[in-house]
Amino acid sequence: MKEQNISRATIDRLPLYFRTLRLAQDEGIDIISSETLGNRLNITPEQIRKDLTSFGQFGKKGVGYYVNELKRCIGDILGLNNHWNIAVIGIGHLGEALANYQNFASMGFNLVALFDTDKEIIGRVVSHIRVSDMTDLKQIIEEKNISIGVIAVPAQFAQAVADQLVEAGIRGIWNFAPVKMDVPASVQLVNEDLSVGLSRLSYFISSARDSQ
Amino acid sequence: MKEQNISRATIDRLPLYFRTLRLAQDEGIDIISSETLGNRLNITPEQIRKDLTSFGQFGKKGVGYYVNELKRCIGDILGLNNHWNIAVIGIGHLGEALANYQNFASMGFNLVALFDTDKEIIGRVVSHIRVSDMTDLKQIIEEKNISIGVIAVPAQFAQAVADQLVEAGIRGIWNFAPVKMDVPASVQLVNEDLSVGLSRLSYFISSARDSQ
DNA sequence: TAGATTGTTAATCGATTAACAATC
DNA sequence: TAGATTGTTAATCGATTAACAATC
Repeated sequence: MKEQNISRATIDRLPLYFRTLRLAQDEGIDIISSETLGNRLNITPEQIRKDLTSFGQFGKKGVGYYVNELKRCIGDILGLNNHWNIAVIGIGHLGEALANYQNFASMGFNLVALFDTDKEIIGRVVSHIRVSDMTDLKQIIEEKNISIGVIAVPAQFAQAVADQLVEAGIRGIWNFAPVKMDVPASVQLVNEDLSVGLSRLSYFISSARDSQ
Repeated sequence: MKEQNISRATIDRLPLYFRTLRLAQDEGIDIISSETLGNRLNITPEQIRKDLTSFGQFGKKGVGYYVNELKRCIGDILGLNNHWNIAVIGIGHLGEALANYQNFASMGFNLVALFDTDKEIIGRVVSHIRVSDMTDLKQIIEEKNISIGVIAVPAQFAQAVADQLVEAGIRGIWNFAPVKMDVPASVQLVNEDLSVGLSRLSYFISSARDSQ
């Protein structure tokens, strides 16, 4: 791995390659060309080759890429092979949906804890895991070696939850609350803002009507 | 509105401005500068001004932007003021969470229908709406003038659902299934791929460890 | 008028696309 | 060897940043 100036756009395409390679594995495909991979994703083969060579040489000229090997390499790059332990904080509708999200496991993430502050919710079992009290957050995060916290609480509580996660020594935060959060640079933060995608859709529908 | 070569990055920042302006309204702020707005979002004031001027002149030199007016203008640009009717297809955990997602309404979207194929789920009431049978999709979409379909079904059924939505005359699809979908160019498609954000987080956590 | 802040042009930076040599 | 496909360099395209004139 060279790892120098990798663009975010490249990083964001890697999970798409990873998933497509997994599907190719399931189909019993051993070797895949950048062209075939590109066709399956609507990405140009040049783009794929460029993305991959930022991390090393994974292909065989005149042949293509070995599916198993490339998938393993991309998993290594993305850190999926670390099998991070994750926790979901806020077991409302969204938190419950995330806790039940099957794709986590298929990407190598282990959901190991759920948290809430509501006495009605604490103790419930969701996705085979008992919901814990937020007051036990730090202890459980340390005990279970949890690296990633998923914030699914209402916006007004999100920063406080982030602060507690940071205090508990979390490595990364996946934030679904529509707020700008402040965390130390040592903690990675990814915001998942659902209103952006829906607004983009609204915009394009509106301008499609305009231009007709 | 000039509307020429607006970048997707610009479009994706508009909902952030919109939300921040709404919060500013709630705080009773009448006028806001690009600098203040930028501080609240970690976006440079130059970027904000550049984004806005691709659509027109909304500010007053030496003064700033009128919060109410700018919010209304951005709502117009994004088409939020059209108050699109939307439907969620697939009322599993994720579909239910999306149906209950409060931020829809605050952005002007009206959830008016839910669909599933499972007899156990059809007839249930989620977020004050009765779940309909998929076989009634076309009829209900026409009757209720639904413009946006939210796909929250398992990956293997997503394309078939998209086809039905297209057939029913939908204008836009917000797809949560992790598959590449094919729809006619006249139908807008936005993919919401949760594995991308989580993978990005994993990548940055992994490389943070590497570089320490 | 002086201070503040927008709107806009120019400069820089970064990402994608195209072309092709290397090589399996 | 001929055909196929990668890896890499160069060219293009697009987005962000910087600078500043316009003006409230």
